[in-house]
Amino acid sequence: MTSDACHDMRPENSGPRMHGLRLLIADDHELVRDAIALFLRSEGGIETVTVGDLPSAVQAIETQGPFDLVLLDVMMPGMNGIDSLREVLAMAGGQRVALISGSASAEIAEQALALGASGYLPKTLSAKSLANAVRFMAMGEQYAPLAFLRNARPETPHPLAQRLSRRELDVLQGLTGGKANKEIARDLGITEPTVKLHMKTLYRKIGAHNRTQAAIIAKEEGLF
Amino acid sequence: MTSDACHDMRPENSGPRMHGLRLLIADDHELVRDAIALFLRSEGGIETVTVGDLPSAVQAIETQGPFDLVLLDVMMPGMNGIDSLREVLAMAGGQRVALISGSASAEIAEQALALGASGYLPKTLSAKSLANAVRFMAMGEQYAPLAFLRNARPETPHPLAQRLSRRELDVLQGLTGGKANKEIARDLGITEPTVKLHMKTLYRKIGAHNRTQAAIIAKEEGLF
DNA sequence: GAAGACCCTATCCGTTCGGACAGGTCCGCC
DNA sequence: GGCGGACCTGTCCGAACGGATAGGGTCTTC
Repeated sequence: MTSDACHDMRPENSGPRMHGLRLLIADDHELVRDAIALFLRSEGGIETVTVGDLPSAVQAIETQGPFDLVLLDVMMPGMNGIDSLREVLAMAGGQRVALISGSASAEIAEQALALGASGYLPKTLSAKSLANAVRFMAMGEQYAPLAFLRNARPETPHPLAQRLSRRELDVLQGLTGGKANKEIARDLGITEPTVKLHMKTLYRKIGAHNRTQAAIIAKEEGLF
Repeated sequence: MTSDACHDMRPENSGPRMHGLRLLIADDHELVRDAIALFLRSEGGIETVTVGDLPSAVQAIETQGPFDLVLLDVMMPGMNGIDSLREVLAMAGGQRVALISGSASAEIAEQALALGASGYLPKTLSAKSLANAVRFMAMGEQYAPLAFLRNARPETPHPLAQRLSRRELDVLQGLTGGKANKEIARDLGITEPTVKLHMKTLYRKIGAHNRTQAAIIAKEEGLF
């Protein structure tokens, strides 16, 4: 996680009238904190205040007045993911709050954005992109790495389909089509008792108690 | 796995300097074109070249050298949605291309971004947000209105749920939980025959022949 | 060759479903 | 008032389902 320092970024894009931007960074990794602060300070004229846990962040917001943007690490002392975010958002008044996270979870990102967070920044972001994002959010826009949000969608690693035999999958497919055992048997060229047998075993394998549950599970798993 | 967090993307074209940013706008609505150009020129020192159809855009790219960003309207003479975008992206070399659209379609936006477009701008965007987005994209980032992408997902205008009565929906919800009629009856505080009755009528309403089909349909419709 | 999978078939039994009766109460609306 | 709709309850019956049990077969693997 301790990425090499990157200082040799050219300050080529001094933001448009970005003088006097004040930023609060709350992260328990001092290295991360300093890297962001250093880069932003040298790169645009962005003032940063850094703290290491949530209570300090709260205190900083109260005493050091409103910030243009508050960056919160999802995982740090006192921080409890989405709940704490909600808290800070309520407390911060008009201030903009964004999350930083080492572990990139699309679910949390979406929840955060839905709650009104200004953005979600994975730490895999380059310093340059991060600086861009900070300015962007300070202007009132919402930011999140798009590729990240998009790619998290079609994630279907079929953890469950692997445990079913070929025939059981056939039967399950017929089931998700809403077919009766007799129909499935006819379609597969086997007899009804056999279908029932496969049903029973696949219920056990996927943890269903009846055919409807099995169908729902299969659907939710993205199968068929 | 994320060892280095800083990949300095030095653009092969003219770097993203804020002064002297050159932008190509291709849109058949002159009013829209001029509004964007005017606002960007007065607001940040952004030069704009405007054209009204795709062939002109292609010609402008070839003759007037590389732009920092190309904005293409999805619907304009010569433009064929995603296909034309692919074409322009291939032709434009390192240039950044983004789409503008009057009709906000999340699918097209996602396709465009996946293809490597720099962004997707609905015309419902405020001029201010648009200016921000243009600068942001010129810096090499990807932009799309997040609320737009997110909200397009859970878009369930309940075309089907409207036709079911309150109680039928209750029963259907129990059904999608994989429950038996008896359980549903207990949970709702009614008797089993009543549950069966609701089942029968809701089958008819949604076009299912048995409970499994009904559950599948409800799931696919995004209900519950 | 034995062990263990996956596949198929069959019978039996109790439960559940699906559908069809035939009632009843509310409520809003013409 | 009559009428329709949503809601509830009940009985009946044939069909389907869920599970247990007891066989048969073919493979691969040890």
